[in-house]
Amino acid sequence: MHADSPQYEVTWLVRRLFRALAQLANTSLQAHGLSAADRAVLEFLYPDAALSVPEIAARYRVSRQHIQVTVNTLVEDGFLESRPNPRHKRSPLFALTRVGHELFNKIRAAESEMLDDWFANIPTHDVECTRRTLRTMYCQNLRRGDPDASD
Amino acid sequence: MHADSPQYEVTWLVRRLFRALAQLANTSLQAHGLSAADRAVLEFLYPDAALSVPEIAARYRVSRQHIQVTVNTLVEDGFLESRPNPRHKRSPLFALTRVGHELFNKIRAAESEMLDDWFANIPTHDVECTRRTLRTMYCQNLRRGDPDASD
DNA sequence: AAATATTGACAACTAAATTGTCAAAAGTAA
DNA sequence: TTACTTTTGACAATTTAGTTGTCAATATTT
Repeated sequence: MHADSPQYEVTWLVRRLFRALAQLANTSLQAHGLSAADRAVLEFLYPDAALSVPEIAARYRVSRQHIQVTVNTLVEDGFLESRPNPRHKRSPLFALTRVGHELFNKIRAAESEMLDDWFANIPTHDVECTRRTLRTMYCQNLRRGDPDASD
Repeated sequence: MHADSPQYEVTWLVRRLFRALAQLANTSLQAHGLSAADRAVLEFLYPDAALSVPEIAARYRVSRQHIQVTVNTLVEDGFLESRPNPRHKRSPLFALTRVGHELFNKIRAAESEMLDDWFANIPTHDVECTRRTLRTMYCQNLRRGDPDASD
């Protein structure tokens, strides 16, 4: 596997696992007619957050326009509903509807079966440590992330 | 962050980190005119492996045709060279040229500076544990991966 | 030798996301 | 309140990273 440093190998594994994970997730997502972006949006709003389109885009770190389309579709399909935004009259907040909430629960239930498989041979302690490590990496990166991302 | 289970959060973080990592890597990759797939191929061959196109595709778990194009380009650019394949007369093995080897070293050098940043606050022990965990997940998944992937 | 499978090449297509542009509306400052 | 600046939503074109389909040539298997 030629990784001189454990640090390097961690990043390599993140890349490999992402692909594997995506393929796995797609099976259950496609059954519901959802894309990965749809899923990410539901995830950001679950269980009861209310965010505007630009806010979701900033968290997902993708373009505002992309999330706009995704959110519009999810609203049409009845999984999201808009609410007035006290901070901005033209840019409503979006939150899960009851149906959207149920949908995401279903998705997670299906996925958790698969996850059990993946984590079957991994001690709880190691999972905790991995979570802590990845979370630290992620949060540090968030803070470093370009502060002037207007669009 | 609403992750009920640490297992779930690990997968969530893998997804988030992949994107962050890709954006970071792109900076240095674009400087060399390489795509993510180019980089992956170099990575699989580094430091001195010799694999055929179908073999690389199987490891990267993408279509044979996609890797074919990538490898052809890398050969044209002088980063890979073909060698006769003892196991298959029509499907040569590919390996890094000296230039390709140097290129990948350069890429890793640039990336390792960024990695130092990411891992600055993470104890060695935790990195090791994370590596072990992710590697276990990845290897298990490989073994499970569809055995009859003809194309 | 015949049947079967694999490989490389080419083409058309898809999914996920980016970038560019615009007008309308909102926020901000004079 | 009026003028300026920014943000937002909408639409379009493009890019990236890949898939799928097909074909002839060559290999491998029986």
